[in-house]
Amino acid sequence: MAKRGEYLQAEVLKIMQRRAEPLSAYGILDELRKSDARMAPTTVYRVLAALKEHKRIHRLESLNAYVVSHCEGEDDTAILSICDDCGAVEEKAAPDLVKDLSSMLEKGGFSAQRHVIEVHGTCGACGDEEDPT
Amino acid sequence: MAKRGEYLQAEVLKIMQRRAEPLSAYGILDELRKSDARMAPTTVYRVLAALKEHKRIHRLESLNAYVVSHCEGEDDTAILSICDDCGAVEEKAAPDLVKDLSSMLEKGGFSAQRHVIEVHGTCGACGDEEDPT
DNA sequence: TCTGTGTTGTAATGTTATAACGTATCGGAT
DNA sequence: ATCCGATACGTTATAACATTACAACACAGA
Repeated sequence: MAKRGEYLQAEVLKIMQRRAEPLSAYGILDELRKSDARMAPTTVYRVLAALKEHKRIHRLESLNAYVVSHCEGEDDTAILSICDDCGAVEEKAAPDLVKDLSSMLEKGGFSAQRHVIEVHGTCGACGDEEDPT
Repeated sequence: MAKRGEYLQAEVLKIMQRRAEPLSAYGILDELRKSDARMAPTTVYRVLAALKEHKRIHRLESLNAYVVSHCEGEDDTAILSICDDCGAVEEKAAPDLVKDLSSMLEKGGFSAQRHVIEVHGTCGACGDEEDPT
């Protein structure tokens, strides 16, 4: 059944790309159930794990949700900015900043392996809609 | 009933301080149930929200868990290093790094409000126990 | 006292994630 | 061709995390 997996991975990516906003695992599940009512959470989580492994998606730890990855391969640590207003997520690479962070912790004897950097705020588009109420 | 809230906050802080490792909301709930079997999740979450409000604790977004806060007041954004081996969490302030991060995103029109910076890895103590297997 | 406001208690429910176990498929060794 | 082992997949159940909804109460000010 190796085919199913690849098919599902593609399917999930399509679902995620249709929306710019992050989608929860169960949101994806709901979409998948439209074509296969028996789809189970476990299956979705397996697909997400595989996609994450291949760096095709990011998990937003602070939202328990997922977004498709761009800029892949450039740098392993993505900085994710999350608009709390419209939900849009942008991805940036900043190797120097990550390096600074790692070396700062290194001084305390800590060996960094995985960085979670998520910034919540307001995106340009939402900030522009000044609401002078 | 205002007293109960303060009592519980102190109680929860004591529980969290007894262990250096992060504790989940339900872990705290289990502890509290030892003295009050009827304790409910809602109550725990209310206490955690209050403690967070007063910056007495941090939430670890990548673990869905909580740790007591040190270095309070110095800077509003804490950088949390998490040892995946022993669970120990350290807290650092790095205003410059956070400022760099914010201004980088600012260039893209993004206005940062809340930073989540969590680094997983191995702490000094665990790194020293070299395992030459 | 009455009443509005905020806090607490309680039950129920919603959401996110994993465990446990069985089955199907495929590639290679015999 | 058949057996075997590895891996992916399906299914059910359950664990873990978090919130909603509303009733009961306490207290300040009219």
